[in-house]
Amino acid sequence: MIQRPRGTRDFGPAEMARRRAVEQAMREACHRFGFGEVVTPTFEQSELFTLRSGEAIVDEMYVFKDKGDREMALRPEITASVIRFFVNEMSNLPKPLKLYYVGNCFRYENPQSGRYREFFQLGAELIGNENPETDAEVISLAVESLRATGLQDFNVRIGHIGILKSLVLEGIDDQALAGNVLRMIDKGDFDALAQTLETNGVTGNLMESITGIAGTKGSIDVLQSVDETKANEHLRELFEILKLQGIDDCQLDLGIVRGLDYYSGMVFEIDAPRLGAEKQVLGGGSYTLSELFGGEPVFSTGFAIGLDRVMLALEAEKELPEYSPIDAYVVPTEDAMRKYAFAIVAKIRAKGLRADVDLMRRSMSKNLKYASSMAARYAVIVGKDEMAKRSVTLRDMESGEQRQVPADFAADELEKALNAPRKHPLSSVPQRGIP
RNA sequence: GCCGGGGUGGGGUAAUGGUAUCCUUGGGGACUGUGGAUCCCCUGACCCGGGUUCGAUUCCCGGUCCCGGCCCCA
Repeated sequence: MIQRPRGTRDFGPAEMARRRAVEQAMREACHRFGFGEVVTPTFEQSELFTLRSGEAIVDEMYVFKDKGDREMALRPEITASVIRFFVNEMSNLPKPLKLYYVGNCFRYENPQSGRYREFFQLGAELIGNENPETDAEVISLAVESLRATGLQDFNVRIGHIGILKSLVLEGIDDQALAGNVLRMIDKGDFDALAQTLETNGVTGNLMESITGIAGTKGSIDVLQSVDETKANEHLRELFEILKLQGIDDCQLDLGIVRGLDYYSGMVFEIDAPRLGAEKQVLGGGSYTLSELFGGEPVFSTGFAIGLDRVMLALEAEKELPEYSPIDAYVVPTEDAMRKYAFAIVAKIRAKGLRADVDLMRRSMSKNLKYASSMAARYAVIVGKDEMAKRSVTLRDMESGEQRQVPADFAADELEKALNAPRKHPLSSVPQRGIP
């Protein structure tokens, strides 16, 4: 037996139906915001990712040399590819440029809850500006994408890298030391940070300022406790725009330190408290990556959603609906009726309904049992008596009610009967049986 | 990379130093148009490798995979 690679998963029909419905809900949110889909390669030159994130990430990537001796890597994320695409071929398009993507990513990590070696992300990048409106648009899309899936329990935290960054760069002349300090803040290692500042003779109350800012959390009002800066004004405007769009429960968190290396302005994270250790479902912020890849400096803001974690969070929140791959199952009562069953199923399928027919040459009772186990909404019974009148029997598998209808109108009748209103994107999602 | 807990048919389980229980699913039959029931039959498992032993699914070691946590999280 060949084992599935560590940290990867197989998805059966029931689970895929759920995943696709969630993905579709997010895609539609992107479309409502005017974002267009892009698809980039699953593998890229390793350099694309090391340029963005540093050489150290090679240890956490699937890297390999291709037959032309080129250093390649399975993508560990998709933002870098999108920006490469932008720099290479889309830099002259009118701004702002609104792009989104969905795809699988790979990281060589130790799997645990909500963490896999192959995982799925949906993300968006808004390229063109760094003003609060841009950030608001992206955060708004992030929140709406999650809401569209039906997820309810999640927290939005928004911060700004610029505040800590400028504080450190102003307080420390030595560039290398400043870089180290930023990395230590990134790691949250304040003990080591205090020690480093002391041994390097950094004067004043820089340490206090840093811990003060990193600990600034709560409503936007707590900004008053921080010295007035351009970043403060930016955040105030951002929160105001979000509020006007009905997004008023965001928390300010200046301690967010997402990859200080390349995020330059606003940063934000969303987590689902019902998940375990890996509860962050989304992360994003504004950055200026394009220069790194040889393009003009252009501001962008983006985010990536962990699709797998959203699925886990949804499962933790509510029961998922039953899965049914078919609307109607056509049952011949005897062998002589089998050929007519095919004619009937073809008509139903032509209507756009999901229909199936007995291929196993089973008895009628076994077929009804099968239809039941598939959670088919209707059985279409094709029998001798019915055919004599050019009709079939529609059996509601839930109620057991039956009625005869002309064979030529069976598909129309089914369509009418099945045309129930859909309340929620997930309520139409079938799931059952097959894992 | 580190720590803890686990691997018995497709799924869920029981017992055991002498190769295995039960449930479920799947296939078939009785059943000759509502049996979606009931009854019967069948397929199908001890994660891999080494060690101890007359004999290992069971005990020991290593590996691997799963679950959870740490680190990390672009």
